[in-house]
Amino acid sequence: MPELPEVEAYRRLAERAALGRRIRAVDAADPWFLKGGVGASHVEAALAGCRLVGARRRGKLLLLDTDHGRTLGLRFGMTGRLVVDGLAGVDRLLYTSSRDDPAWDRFSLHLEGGGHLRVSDPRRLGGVFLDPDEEALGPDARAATAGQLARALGRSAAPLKARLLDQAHLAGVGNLMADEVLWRAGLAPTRPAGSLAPPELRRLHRHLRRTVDVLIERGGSHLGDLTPHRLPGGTCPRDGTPLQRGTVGGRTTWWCPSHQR
DNA sequence: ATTGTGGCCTGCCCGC
DNA sequence: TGCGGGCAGGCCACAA
Repeated sequence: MPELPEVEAYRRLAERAALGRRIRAVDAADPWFLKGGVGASHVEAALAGCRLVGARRRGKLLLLDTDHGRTLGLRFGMTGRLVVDGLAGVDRLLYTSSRDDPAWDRFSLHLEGGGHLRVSDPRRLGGVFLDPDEEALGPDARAATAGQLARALGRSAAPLKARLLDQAHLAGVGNLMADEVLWRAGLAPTRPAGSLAPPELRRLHRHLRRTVDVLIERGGSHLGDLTPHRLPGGTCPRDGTPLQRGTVGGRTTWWCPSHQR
């Protein structure tokens, strides 16, 4: 599903294929997809005629800047894809169809030259924002320093995994990546977030950075070393211990009870 | 503020 | 072969 690695792939696609082009028209085909109380006509008026001049990302939020100063924010939920001129940002998403049904197009920009930038989202869990509040998100998980990670965890009594998933404190980590990072770092997802000793915090920071980079390179949040084993009967690929399954932070969680402490 | 829960969305998969 | 129930999780509203 679209976590940080997928959205980074979308960002690179937008940068490569859409930057510098002018928006001829806007098709907000699904009004429900527009968030923040803006209507289709407002979005069209704000974007039509603008040139795309920047493709940024904060966490799972893709930010497309225009030369008129307005910024388009795209969120992909768990099944959203970015497609530019028929080219998809990623080949495959877990938990969703690999088909590209036109009925799933929720929002699109008609670009000069005849192509389109569009969001295809079967489950409609994503959304479109105009000038989104970027500061409502915590620091990006790829760029966060050790100090920022420590501040994101704070003295919280919430489970470590819940805090990593909280986009207001740290932006970009989703369910699969949280399990992967904690598995690599050898930390139990149920640990109180504020209970990490300094060496554990450094370890978590190191593995967070490394995991994000690896998954971006592999091209998806589901391409971790733990992911293939997150199923009934799965065992830890490091030590062979049967994996534990539970709900942590409201999400299905798999971890190794032996080496994750 | 913090923490937890339920609901939204809908394609897909499994068991009958 | 078709059908219905459960499942997936990012995000938000809401409660305590």
